[in-house]
Amino acid sequence: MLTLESKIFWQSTEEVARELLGKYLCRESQEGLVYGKIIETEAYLSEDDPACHSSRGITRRNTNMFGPPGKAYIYFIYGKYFCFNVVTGAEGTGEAVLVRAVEPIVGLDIMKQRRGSNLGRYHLASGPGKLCQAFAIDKSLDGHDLLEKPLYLADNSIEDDRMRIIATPRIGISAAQDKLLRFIVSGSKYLSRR
DNA sequence: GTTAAGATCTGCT
DNA sequence: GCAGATCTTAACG
Repeated sequence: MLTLESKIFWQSTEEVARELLGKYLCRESQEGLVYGKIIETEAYLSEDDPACHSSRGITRRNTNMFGPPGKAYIYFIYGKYFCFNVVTGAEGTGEAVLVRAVEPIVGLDIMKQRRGSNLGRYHLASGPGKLCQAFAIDKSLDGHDLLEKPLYLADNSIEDDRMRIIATPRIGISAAQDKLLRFIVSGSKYLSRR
């Protein structure tokens, strides 16, 4: 496992969203190490994208979205859940990639405990709220540098998997539903939806 | 101060 | 497949 190189973040947001597929999300804590493979992402843009939190300017919630790329943007939603984003674009731009689903690889017992019920592996991190529970991601990590412990992105240079990536409309939004900005590893059993 | 909506999930039908 | 939970956030007055 190698920590990602920071240059990965200096591409367009759509490219980063594609690039993150197949990479690893790692979380260290007192309970132990947990990680999994990212298999579903969504891009949120600053131009012509009313579904993006930054579309109406900078607010208390989205401040970190306007910060430098490679940091976390984490927010609370629906009274219960957190969503985890990777900030993209130069400082002041206001773009990000939402990580929607992860294939659990290591630490499944810890994830089950955090999720609070006896769930099978396909349901541990198959959605933005679920993966934040499984990885113990909350507001305290908002703005965290994603090349540093305890929450970081990594690559596995040994692995050679050919994945087919397809683009679909984003999930759960009411604006800009026509844009194909959701990227998934086709055929994965760990997606939030097909 | 008040209100409406939300990048969701779970449980029930 | 669908309704309800749940409460922060942001917009408005």
